[in-house]
Amino acid sequence: MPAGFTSEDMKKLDEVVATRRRIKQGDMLFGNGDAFTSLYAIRTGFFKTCVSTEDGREQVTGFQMAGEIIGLDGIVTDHHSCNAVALEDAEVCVMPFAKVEDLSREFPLLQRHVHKIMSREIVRENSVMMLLGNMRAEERLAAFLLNLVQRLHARGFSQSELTLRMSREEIGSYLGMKLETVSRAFSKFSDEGIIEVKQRYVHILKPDALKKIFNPQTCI
Amino acid sequence: MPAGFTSEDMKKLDEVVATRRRIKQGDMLFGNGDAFTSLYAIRTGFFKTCVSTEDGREQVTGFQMAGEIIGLDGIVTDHHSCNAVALEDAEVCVMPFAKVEDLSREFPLLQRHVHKIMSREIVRENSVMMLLGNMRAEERLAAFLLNLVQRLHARGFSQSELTLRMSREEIGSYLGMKLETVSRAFSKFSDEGIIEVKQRYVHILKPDALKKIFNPQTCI
DNA sequence: ATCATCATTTGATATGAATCAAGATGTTTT
DNA sequence: AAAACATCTTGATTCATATCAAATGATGAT
Repeated sequence: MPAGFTSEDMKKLDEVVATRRRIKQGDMLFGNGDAFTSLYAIRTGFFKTCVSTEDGREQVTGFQMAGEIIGLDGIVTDHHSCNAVALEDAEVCVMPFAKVEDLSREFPLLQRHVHKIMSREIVRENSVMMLLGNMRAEERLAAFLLNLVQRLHARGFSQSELTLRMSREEIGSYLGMKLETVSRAFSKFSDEGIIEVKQRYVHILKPDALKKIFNPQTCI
Repeated sequence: MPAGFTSEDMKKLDEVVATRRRIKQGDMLFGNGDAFTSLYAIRTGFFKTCVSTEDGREQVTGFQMAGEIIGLDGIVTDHHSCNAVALEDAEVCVMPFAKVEDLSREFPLLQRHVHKIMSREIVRENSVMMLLGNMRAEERLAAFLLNLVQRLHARGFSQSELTLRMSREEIGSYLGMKLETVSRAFSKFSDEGIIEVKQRYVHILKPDALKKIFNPQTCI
């Protein structure tokens, strides 16, 4: 939440995030077809969002961590069009969207904030399209790992070590490749001494080498 | 614009779309890095939006037609992160975003409308991710054609005939495949009598066959 | 009208990732 | 602790699409 509010403002704003909800690992926060009522701000834990076709194919559309907002997909039709599943025990703030809209009209800073969150999601999805449309398996995985540590680092975690919350299959679904291909790319990076992998633990030894794989141009 | 406004309201709302701008075929409405000031409502013409990497790879992120809004990518950083190029001579309404926000606070219906537009774009990109991550070349092209005619039909055009505004290469970029593969998929559909193609003119002879390719389950 | 340029189609071949399959490692249950 | 199950790794093979190449068809310029 941005700065620039009086304590009286804050009291009103706090109201919108008054309700909390705990979600156990593997449980759904909301699912495709559910009525949309609220946005959710992740307080703790880790989520994936995914869409699926009638014939059962699933596409992970994102991984979300503390501080990020999920549920924006529900606004347009008043129903969610994806599933949000907790990849570890989680807690979210339930933000009734009607309240968010009411307060947005009262507080321009909040209004701007909401717009930026939605725009950020659009821009993120644009870059995932670039990933899926133009890049090869190893480039995708490099980009994925760099993005994850960067976000974790912004939250005070290490910029070189991380524990993946998702399976190889979920990574593959997000990156448009099969789990075997994900595994092979991990092994290749490991063989080359770029990372150290032990199941879901990953240690990035040569971040620049990863960046070079992701984008050969920027690191000549 | 949704209904439910008095004529006095409408006068205020008209103000936001007072400015128009013409863009010639091939010209950019806005480009990556440009300062963000406005959203654009397409009045006439046809656009593509695309992102590109430093090493020159380009990904078309969408094709937009009359009645659709472009520029949402610029909100989050105050700078655009993609290029919007006119694929035919076009005219847009320039909607200064500051004005949109001001009026959104005054008119809840407008506020809701803006939120829905952004949410719709997020949901659209989710389904493009599904396309790119999970589907094969012919499924992608079938989905693309069905989506295009459906949008054109909603605007009063034929639901079976269309003239593509984009090249095979641009279609390929959007769908994550090479122009030769796009061409072969067109030829295959044509050989099977599903469509008739002559350069950029496409006549859909068997829409159900296309739907079946796109999603084998729904049309048993 | 002719030439030059660009877009599209089609064929032959190469290649990256999928698929199939088995084994290894790790986790949970009994 | 052993058994059952899920996840991950690795190898062999197949397949869809990319790449390379050439011909055809459209479009614009002189």
